[in-house]
Formats: sequence, structure tokens, C-alpha cells
Amino acid sequence: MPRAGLDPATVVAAGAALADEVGLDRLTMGLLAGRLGVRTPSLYKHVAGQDDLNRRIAALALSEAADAVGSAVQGRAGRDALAAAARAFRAFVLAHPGRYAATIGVEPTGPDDPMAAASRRLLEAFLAVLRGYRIAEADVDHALRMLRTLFHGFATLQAADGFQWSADIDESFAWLIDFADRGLRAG
Amino acid sequence: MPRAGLDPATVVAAGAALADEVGLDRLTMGLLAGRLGVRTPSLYKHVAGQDDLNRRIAALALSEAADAVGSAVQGRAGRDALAAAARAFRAFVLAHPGRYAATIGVEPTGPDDPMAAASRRLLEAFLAVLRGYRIAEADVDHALRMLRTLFHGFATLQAADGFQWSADIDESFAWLIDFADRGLRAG
DNA sequence: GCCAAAAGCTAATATGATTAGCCAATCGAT
DNA sequence: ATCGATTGGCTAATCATATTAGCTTTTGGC
Repeated sequence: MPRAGLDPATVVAAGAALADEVGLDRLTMGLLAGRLGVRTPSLYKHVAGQDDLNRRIAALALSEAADAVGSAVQGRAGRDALAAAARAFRAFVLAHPGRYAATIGVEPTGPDDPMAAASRRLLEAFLAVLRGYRIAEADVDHALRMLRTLFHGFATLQAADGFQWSADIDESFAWLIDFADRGLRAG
Repeated sequence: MPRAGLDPATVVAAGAALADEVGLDRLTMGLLAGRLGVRTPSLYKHVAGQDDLNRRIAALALSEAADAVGSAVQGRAGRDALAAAARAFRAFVLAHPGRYAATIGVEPTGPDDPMAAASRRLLEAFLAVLRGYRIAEADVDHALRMLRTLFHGFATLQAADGFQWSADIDESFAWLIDFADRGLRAG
């Protein structure tokens, strides 16, 4: 019986991929073990349990989202940066609904939690978008929360298929970006 | 053994209340049965299972949210209506996080699903807010989605404790309402 | 009062997470 | 090269929870 050669990173990556495929709620330890060619209890040598796995998937997702948004914003400013960031974020969530779902309702346990760092990086990327606008010092936090609200709200509603009615979603998304741009400019 | 006198509505109401108390993820059939003074299998005489229960809780939550937002909007227009609706929605989600969580990612099975009707009523209430603004016919759907995105995004992020950093949340919320109001006015 | 339906119950089954404890593969130091 | 400790995998067992089967008692309409 040769070893499978797993480590926490591999397990988490496979878990995230599987969550994207079948949905976070249908990600079971058994299914993940099967995917990795290993028996269920073996997973516990690499992650502490389902909670821990979920937390690690969340950290991975936040980190990847931060990368995606961060690089989308590179070299752009103002409306361009806003649109690029929004698109990057939405694309990430739609491409990886399972791992993004893992981030919802999970809090970092402490400042040394990798999730805290990833979360911070994502916020930095959002903050970079705001630098292209003339925002009063006192309003930056509010604007940051607004951006997060918009991005998170739109992505999760769409991922949950919560927009059933007629109008085209891409159009709505573009409209939303315009809306935010106007608001930030006029703020 | 006298009967407990349950019916689907009672079971669903108790389930929603319990979800609010302990969190939707910790709502188990056993816990609910205990709360109702009955053994677990008895619940299956009133709801078809956990999925069905969740779906019914979601319908209840949407219906209540529609009532709350609908009555908040009554007799108000424009910015007042927007602010009242936003506050009512947020208050509802914060007061009933468990049942609201039940609505996420659940789709009505058909047009006769009670959830569909409740969902429609909530949208009507949001639509009423928009009537106080001068919005081009073609933009109404987009604006509606924007409102839903904002309300849902803010409420869920806050409910999940996703706003950890410094600035005051109520202030951010007020700022967000201003932001939306300006945007809708200038649209 | 009688009877069908409804509402409870106990017991059984299934699935999934987790733990205990065993054993083989690997790795670092000699 | 090899010894010994560590590690990563396994099987078997336990526990929690959902769900189903099938029995029994209440209850509401006649």
C-alpha cells in the first residue's frame, strides 16, 4: 500500500474543488476521501474535521479572491478599476461558488488565523479601487463597506439563482457598476 | 398520552423560532421535536422532512419580511420610503437571522409554491420604494436588483458578523441609504 | 357508541462524522 | 545501509442525526 502523499494543502484544494462541483452542502468527508483515493478517516491526519476543512477552504477562497481582484485593479483607476474589480469578483464567485460559500458566516478565530490575513488582502484590493475616487477620509470605511455589500450581495444572489425575473443579468450588473461609480464620484 | 395538537404551521413557526435562537445550521429535527414536546418521528406527520421544513421556514420568513417592508413603506415616498424599507429589512434580518438564512439558496419549486408568492410580495414592497423616484421604465428591473443586492448584502454581511473593522455600523448603514438615494435620484 | 383518519409512539435502518488503535512506509541520524 | 521514530494510511467501533415501518391511541363525524 503505497502512500497517497497527501498534505493539508492538497486536501483543502481538493475539498474546495469538490465544493465547487457538487455544492458546499454536499461536500462530505467520504466524498472527499474518495476523490483523493483514500479512506475517510485518513483525512483526519491532515485536517481536524469538517469545521476545520471548511475554515481552510474559506481562507483559500478569500486568498484567491484577493489575488483575482488585486490583479484586476492593477494599473487601473476610477471607473475602470471599479468595473474590473467587480467583474473579477463576480467571475470568481461564479466560477467557484462552493469555496466562496465556505466563507459565509465564518469568522477568523484570531489575528494569526490565515483567514484573517486573506480577508485583509481582499479588503486592500477593494480599498485600491477607492483610491481612484475623491473620498473624504471619514467616508472611506463606509464606502468600503458599500463596495463589499454590493459585490457580496450581487454575487451571492446570482450564485443562489436569486434573480429569477426577466431582465438580463449582465445588463443589471453593468448598471450596478455605473450606479456605484456615479455615487462614488458624487459622494 | 394526550395529543400535542401540532399542525404544519405550528411546527414551522417553532422551527423558525428555534433557527433564530440556535442558528439554522444547528436546527435539528430532534431539537425541534424536543421543543414541541414530541418525539422526532412525529414531526414527519406535519412536514415531509428537513428540506420541506427549511423550505416552509423560508416561505414564512419571506412573507414576514414582505409584511415588515411593506408596512414600513406605507405612506412614505422617496428617501423616506427607502430609508424605512432598508431599516425594516435590516431589523427583520437581525431579529430573525435563522429564518432569513433559510431563504438563501432556496428556490420555489413552482409558481404555486407559497415561497414564490411570498417572494413576489417582498419584491412588490421594494418596487413601491422605487415608485418615489423618477426611474426610466427600462431601468426599473436593474434598480430593483440593486436594492435587493444592497439590502441582502448588508444584512447578511452584518448578520454573519462580516464587518469587523472599526467604523460604526449604523453610521455605515445610514451612509449606504444616502448613497442609494443619491444614486436613484440622479439615475 | 362506532369507525376511519390522524397524530403519536417505539424500533429499525441509513448515512455521515469522528475516534481508537493497529501497522507499514518513510525519513533523519548514525 | 539500517535503525528507530514519526507519519500517514487502514479497519473497526462509536455517535449523532435523518428517515421509514409499523403499531396504537385519540378524535371528530355519523
